[in-house]
Amino acid sequence: MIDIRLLRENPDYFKEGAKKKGFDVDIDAVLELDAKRRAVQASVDRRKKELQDKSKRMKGPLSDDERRALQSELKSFSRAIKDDEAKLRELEEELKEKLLYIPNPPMDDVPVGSDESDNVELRREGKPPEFDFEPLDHLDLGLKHGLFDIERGVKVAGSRSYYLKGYGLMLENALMRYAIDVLMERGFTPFSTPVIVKEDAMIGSGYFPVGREEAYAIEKDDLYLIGTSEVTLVSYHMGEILNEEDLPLRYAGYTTCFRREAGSYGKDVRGLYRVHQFQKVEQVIICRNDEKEMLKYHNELLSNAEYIIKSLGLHYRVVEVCTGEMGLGQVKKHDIECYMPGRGGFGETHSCSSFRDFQARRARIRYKNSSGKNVYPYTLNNTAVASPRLLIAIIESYQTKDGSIKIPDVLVPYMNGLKKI
RNA sequence: GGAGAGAUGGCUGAGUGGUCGAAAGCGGCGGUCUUGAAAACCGUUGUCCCUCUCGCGAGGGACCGUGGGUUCGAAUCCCACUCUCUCCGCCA
Repeated sequence: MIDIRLLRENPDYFKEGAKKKGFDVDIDAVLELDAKRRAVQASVDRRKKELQDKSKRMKGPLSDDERRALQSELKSFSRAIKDDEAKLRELEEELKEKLLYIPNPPMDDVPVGSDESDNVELRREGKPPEFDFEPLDHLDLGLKHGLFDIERGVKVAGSRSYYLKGYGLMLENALMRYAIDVLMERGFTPFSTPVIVKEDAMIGSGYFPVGREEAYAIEKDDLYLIGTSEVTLVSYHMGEILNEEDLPLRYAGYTTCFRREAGSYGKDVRGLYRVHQFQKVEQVIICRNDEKEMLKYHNELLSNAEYIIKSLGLHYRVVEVCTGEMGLGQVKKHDIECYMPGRGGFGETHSCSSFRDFQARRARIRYKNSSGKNVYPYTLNNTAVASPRLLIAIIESYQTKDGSIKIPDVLVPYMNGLKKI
């Protein structure tokens, strides 16, 4: 949610922001609605005061006739105010709904662009694996070692579904547990969270109403499956007033994630790259309302992820995401893409986003600052590890000539000492 | 799933038609006292919106789970919903 006051002061900033991000919204219509709402509110407030003052006379000494006359006068006055109050509520609802669609303008230094091709590669780290044999892709490797079963996944659950089994499951578990340990060491509190949530949590974290199509809905109960634990970690403090001295809050969520992948038919259909259900450890930071701090933590989230990938020995690149590829609320975003030999290129495994106060406003999370004012904190998040996507990069990169898969050193302890599959 | 109880400010908890944004206690903040701290005492302490003002601020409205209703007037009466708790049943 954007700040309506800022919108009033500087509509062009928001118009330009929406344009850069490629969202089509009618800012002027919102401003008009806002002006109307304020006018009606002023009038209602004034007449309510008048009604209250006149109502007080009912208590005083009056003759029966006077009382009856006053009562009927007030009755019609009260009715009229109620009508306008209903109108005011309608306007408020309408305005609130419209505001949910207005994008948070990106930071000024974000590269302007319309799609992936306009993203800017910042750096590459590590080295691509070299093979003196014909490497297999993760599908063949998985089949060979019985790490997963896609065919039966599809039989049971439909397209983009899979079973992980045997060492496939072990490896996923190892990866998750490793990421949690790294983050705990870095001051994050690990969470297992609900994966089925109310609409409020989806709106609060900015995934609804734009993006509604991406979520699985349990209509019977008005509940939704989360696509990331960012939803539940941000909503954790929904409606609360935090203590400034507790900030920044560092949370790590380990959950299953669900995505409908609507609108990506025919895209990445081979293997485990794009699936409806996956495991993820997500990092979330809630910090003070300060852009410098936000950027500092943005880099912290990025470097946590990079540390994990680097220690896994993977080749990757960091990409600054252009305006056209950003979501509604993000003001800055970096993707990390890991090298996947089977794709012959990089595939997105991590996404690091800063929101300023966009999510906090929606989720009504505040804290009292040093001058005693309630302000909205800033929120940020980044993937720590996501499986099976990261599994693809690992098993494809770590395959050896004899057909086995080496376990990355840092995961060996989590595999009970197993060094290769 | 069945039966019952309840939802009030940061927390506990009073309040059953106007003088209630709401007692009291706790907590928080400021002060007195003290070498310092504790204790004690005094004071202070909700959120949102609107209008005016460059600003400090001033004025007004709303908010007692949510939504509706009755009434000149609702925390208080009525209806619906949601949630929480207790007991029973079922269950990983």
